[in-house]
Amino acid sequence: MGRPKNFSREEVLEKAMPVFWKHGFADTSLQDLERATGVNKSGLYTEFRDKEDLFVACLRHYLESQGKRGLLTTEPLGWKNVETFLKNGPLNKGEQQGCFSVNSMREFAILPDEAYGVVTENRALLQRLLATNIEAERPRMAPSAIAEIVLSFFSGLCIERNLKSGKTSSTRKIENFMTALRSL
Amino acid sequence: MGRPKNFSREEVLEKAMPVFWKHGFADTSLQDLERATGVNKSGLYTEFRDKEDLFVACLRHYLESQGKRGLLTTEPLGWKNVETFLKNGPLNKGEQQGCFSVNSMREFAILPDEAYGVVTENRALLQRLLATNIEAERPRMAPSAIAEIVLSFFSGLCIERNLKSGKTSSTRKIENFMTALRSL
DNA sequence: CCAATAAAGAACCAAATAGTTCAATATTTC
DNA sequence: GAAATATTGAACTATTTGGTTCTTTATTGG
Repeated sequence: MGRPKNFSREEVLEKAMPVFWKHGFADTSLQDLERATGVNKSGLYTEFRDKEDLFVACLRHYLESQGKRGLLTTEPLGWKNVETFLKNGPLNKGEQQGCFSVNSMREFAILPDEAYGVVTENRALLQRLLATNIEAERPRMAPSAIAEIVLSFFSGLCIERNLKSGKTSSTRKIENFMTALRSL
Repeated sequence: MGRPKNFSREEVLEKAMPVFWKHGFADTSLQDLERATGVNKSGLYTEFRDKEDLFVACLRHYLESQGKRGLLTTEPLGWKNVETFLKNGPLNKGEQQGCFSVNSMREFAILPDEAYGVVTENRALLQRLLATNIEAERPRMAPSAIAEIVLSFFSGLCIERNLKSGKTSSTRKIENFMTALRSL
């Protein structure tokens, strides 16, 4: 039956993702990707059409894995979920910082249209999830309006991860923000 | 006395800035900069050390021109200034979108250390200005804490400018956010 | 062993990259 | 016109880029 593959698409994505995550699209070379994945250039080209294709695949993979964390679907729905989302949403493990998706927004000008679609779809989903959680708390202001604010604040937190600032200060800031929300 | 220069450092910065603003550092080539400024490569190299040097100079120039707008120093200080800052801070004229400074945060990994310093210094200044305006309104929560929140929200607004979304929805969002702030 | 499949690696390509140097040319003041 | 300065354009490195193709070498099932 022929020689079996010794790398899976998943493995490649898992290893390529952090590179794009940290360096973005323009500043990531094929050599970087070879090094990171341990897969030869020819191997990458048999699995993916080109660099753009691989990038979008990584982005999709990232968003799926984020969705699986279920930060906004844990029962009971409410402010607590929103707070957890803000605190633990933007990862900070080692090299990659902030949110891969938010980071990518800066590069839309040079990214394939597909990337734009993937990101906006996910943002729409996030906003629905946020609104559902907020609705459970019966605030006076419209839940979707509050959800919009939360998403912008979240986006801000994500890019601020590129700054070297303590986690404690970020946590305190989020808690203050939540105080404001709960009064709505 | 010799031939006088027919381009000033200022003019070059004014024309090079939008290019970096839109495309970032990695995706801007010297050719792009030649085209945009109308100044020959050799000319650019007599005025600036290298691409990094020119980038940082553009960033400085941007922040100075932003400061001159005085959005946060108009009397009387207060919520109104904060609202104006959020609404009119991130520019949207033509190609360049959002805030050049916030955009740059995504690229710190490949930018000279100087860029990091310039950005963080300016953020510290912004936060002081915000806090002063907030203090004038005598809120219950600490003004500096509120200022932190505003700055994060602002950063979020900036990168969201990379999305094609109506200005009206952004205005409404800001107004809702201000409602929340005023209750603090 | 044989057929089938996969991977590795090398050898390419054309284009673009940042960066440097230098001679030619232009424009000013005196 | 002469001296001083500015600007341009060309020539030139050396490296990297994304992308392609082909041969060689593994590794499997039957």
